[in-house]
Amino acid sequence: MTNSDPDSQHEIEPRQRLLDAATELFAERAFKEVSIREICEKAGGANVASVNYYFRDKAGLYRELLESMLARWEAERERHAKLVEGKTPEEKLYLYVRWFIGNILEERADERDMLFGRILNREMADPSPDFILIVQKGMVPNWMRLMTIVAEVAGLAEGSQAVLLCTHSTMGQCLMYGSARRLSKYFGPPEMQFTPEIIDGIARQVTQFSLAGIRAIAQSTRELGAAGKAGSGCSGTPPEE
Amino acid sequence: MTNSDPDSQHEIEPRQRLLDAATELFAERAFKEVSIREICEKAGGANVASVNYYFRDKAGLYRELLESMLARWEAERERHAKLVEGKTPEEKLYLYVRWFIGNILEERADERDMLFGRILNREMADPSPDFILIVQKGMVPNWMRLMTIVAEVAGLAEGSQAVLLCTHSTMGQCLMYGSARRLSKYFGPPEMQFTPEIIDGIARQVTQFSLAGIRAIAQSTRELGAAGKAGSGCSGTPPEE
DNA sequence: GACAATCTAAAACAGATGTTTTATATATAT
DNA sequence: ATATATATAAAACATCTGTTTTAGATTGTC
Repeated sequence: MTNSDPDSQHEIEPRQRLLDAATELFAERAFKEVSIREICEKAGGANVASVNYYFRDKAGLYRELLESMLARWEAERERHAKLVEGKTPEEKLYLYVRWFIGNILEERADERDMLFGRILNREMADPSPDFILIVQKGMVPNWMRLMTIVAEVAGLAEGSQAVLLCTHSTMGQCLMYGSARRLSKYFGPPEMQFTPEIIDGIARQVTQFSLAGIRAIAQSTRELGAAGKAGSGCSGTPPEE
Repeated sequence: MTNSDPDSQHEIEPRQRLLDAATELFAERAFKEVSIREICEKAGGANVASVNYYFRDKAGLYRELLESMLARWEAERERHAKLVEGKTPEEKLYLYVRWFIGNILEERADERDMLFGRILNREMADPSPDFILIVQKGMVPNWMRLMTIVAEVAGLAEGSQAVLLCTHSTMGQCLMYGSARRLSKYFGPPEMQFTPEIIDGIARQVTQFSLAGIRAIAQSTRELGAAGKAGSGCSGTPPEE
């Protein structure tokens, strides 16, 4: 901590520099796609052996990076959950969707801390050996939070099949727009920008779409539930309305 | 074509054997993750140099495999489009969703031709150098077909922003359940089976959810359209209902 | 100042990958 | 039958990967 240089740019601990460089790279590309040499170069020309020195091996670096990232995300998730308390279920749904999509899409050039959404999204596409960790500490709690909100909107029990499927459908839309960033260079206009306003619009669309979807499923579930059948199979009626 | 051996298993042209083996492997793992040596071994112990002999290089093999696959899929897409003609928009939506999800999830042990859905889904997660080809000849026409159906359901013009976004939302759900296969080994019960009945249920759920979503968006779009504002930004109202 | 622990640097290593070369069969045509 | 094109096989090659080794520098402490 004897770091008081004016031009401190180059004076941060190399260990941290490696972690920072790796975080940015792993947010864009999969574990296997990023080489140690590339990380070291991005970390200001560190030696290739330094990763092994500080983190034992490449997997150790990734693991440590993941764990601090997951911890920070847990805090951020709880912060946002608190922030949403007391709102109506509909508002909660919008705020959740906006928050989640924002975590994947939003450009935060300055905050390197805020890349967990990207890493999570990328891991969904192309899982690393540590994917189980990410599922347990990252995806599942996140999914549960959405499920709670969906259950509120639907007015159904949190564990019910209908709520589970509605959660999947809502999450699916979020992840779809999440992938849009990775894929935008192939699809749409080149250099597409995801400004906060664009993301607002996407979140509103997804929310409105999902609200209607959830209510429709909830209603038909209640109608079916009024008869004898419990939630064994899949809810939903064939296409004839 | 002098191939009339009784035990023909081993007597197919090695070129085709390589294509077949590669197809199965690339349906599960990305281009970079599958090695030439692995393909050759699966193709009944072909020589490692045979890929370069027949296809110039690994990329050539993949390319050829992709092109025949895309051609077959185009045929299959048109077949299904014909099959759906004359149905109601709601039925069309269900049949499309069922068809598309089925192409990704369904187990077709015998038909190696029918793996394009998997390859497409995998490419979405982890694009190869030929991804642009897949987008143009595979994804876009497929997306357009869904968009046409969504426009019918919504009763809106095919090019409108609302229809575009609803198409994304519907497609997002399909792709989400598509990923479920790749990710099921981490998430749910081990060795989860996607039987036709399960897929039916998923497709019904997605259809019902999307129908309600599309109608909600369509209605609020029409209401907004009744005022002066044309479809510039994003449709959808803030969460207060 | 000397010693030890810590850190950095360069090179070497082992494994895997795609590709090329070389050699040798096998068929086909003249 | 001989020559030419085609097909197979094994080995060698070049490159990239993560890792280890070896040596050298830096730092802190007695």
